[in-house]
Amino acid sequence: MSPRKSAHDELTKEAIISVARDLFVKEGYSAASMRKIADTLQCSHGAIYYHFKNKAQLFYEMVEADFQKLDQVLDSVLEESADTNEQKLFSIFYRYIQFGLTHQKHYELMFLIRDDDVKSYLNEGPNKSYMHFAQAINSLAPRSLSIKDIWSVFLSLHGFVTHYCRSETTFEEVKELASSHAQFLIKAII
Amino acid sequence: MSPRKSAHDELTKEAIISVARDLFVKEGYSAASMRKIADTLQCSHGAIYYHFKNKAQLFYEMVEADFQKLDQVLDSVLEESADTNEQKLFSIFYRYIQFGLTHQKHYELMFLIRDDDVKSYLNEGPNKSYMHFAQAINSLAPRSLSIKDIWSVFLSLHGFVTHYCRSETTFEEVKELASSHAQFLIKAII
DNA sequence: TTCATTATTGAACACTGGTCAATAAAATTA
DNA sequence: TAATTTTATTGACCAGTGTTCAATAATGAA
Repeated sequence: MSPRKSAHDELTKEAIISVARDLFVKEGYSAASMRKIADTLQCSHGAIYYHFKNKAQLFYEMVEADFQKLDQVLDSVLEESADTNEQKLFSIFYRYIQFGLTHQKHYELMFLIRDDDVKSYLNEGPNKSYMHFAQAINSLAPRSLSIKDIWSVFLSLHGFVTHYCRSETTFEEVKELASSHAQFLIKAII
Repeated sequence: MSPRKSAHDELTKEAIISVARDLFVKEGYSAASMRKIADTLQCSHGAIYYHFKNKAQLFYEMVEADFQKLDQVLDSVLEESADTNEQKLFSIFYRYIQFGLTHQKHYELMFLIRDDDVKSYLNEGPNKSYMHFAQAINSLAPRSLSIKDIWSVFLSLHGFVTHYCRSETTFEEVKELASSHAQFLIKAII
């Protein structure tokens, strides 16, 4: 009826993203419909399209900021100066998995989603994160590692996270397995 | 108009699955609609529901057959009696990756799908295939492996396939990397 | 021939993502 | 202040989705 809301309750990207994040995490990408998001925001679903080109871009903008936390996790491990290099290596592997499984929806979007609409938005993100990871591994390894070995380590961690993302298992449920997987990978590089 | 087809062109589960597989592989799970499948079969979309409870179950019955092909690949490696155990181990790893990357859509459908409806049906298929895999690894490993180690090997292979599935890389393009990944995993278990 | 059974149809339902003319609030200009 | 432009919102609309089901015709059995 009223084609525009009064100033104090106009929509903002932040408000949309905040509601969308809750719904995406609660219901997944496809089940969280634009109409449900709009209902929660008490606006029409058309209004969201004024702020975001489409659903994929809304999802992407939501996740982009959160994903920078992975870099922060890696940095914080490197700064734990009390640990030995092998402890740090273990920590990086372990906490990479922890990150992936406690931010499953984000991880899925960055690394797993096949939706063509969404994929066109994703390119630099994962690559940048990997470079950071590779750098850290290389500086901590006890012997000189080939690029291929580091890549194998990454893919092996990725496989762990991917598998448990698919079945929506929490990190808590598999932390022992995560620990032994990290240990398994250390065996391969020392 | 005609509520039932004459005998010689009645629908069969096999005919539906065959058409559905093509479409699932070509367009993915969600884009391959029941109506498109029905159009290709030249029947109404309602008719499919006489043979399958719903789309997810049609998908599941299709994928179950695919898993058996993976089992056959593993079996054929075990029967290559000229090879040493380590060569067989390498072959299993390498050909697992080869299978995944030369049947990317199948692999994706088998292991990566996130649709909730489908997931409730997918449990035994992958599990049975994994048991087969684990058995083979265990019998070939030079030292006694823990269940967790075998699981780590599997997840590490899965990570490789998953990654290159997402970017639609062919096996040919990464066969050297596949080889070194397989070698990397052997290092971890011997 | 009669009568169940069986397989198929297509309309209907409740959804989905996305578009767009109409419109009113807000910001800008005269 | 008044007129005008810009901006944000609405909701009808479109083409599509999975699923259900009464109606119905081909089939097979009695």
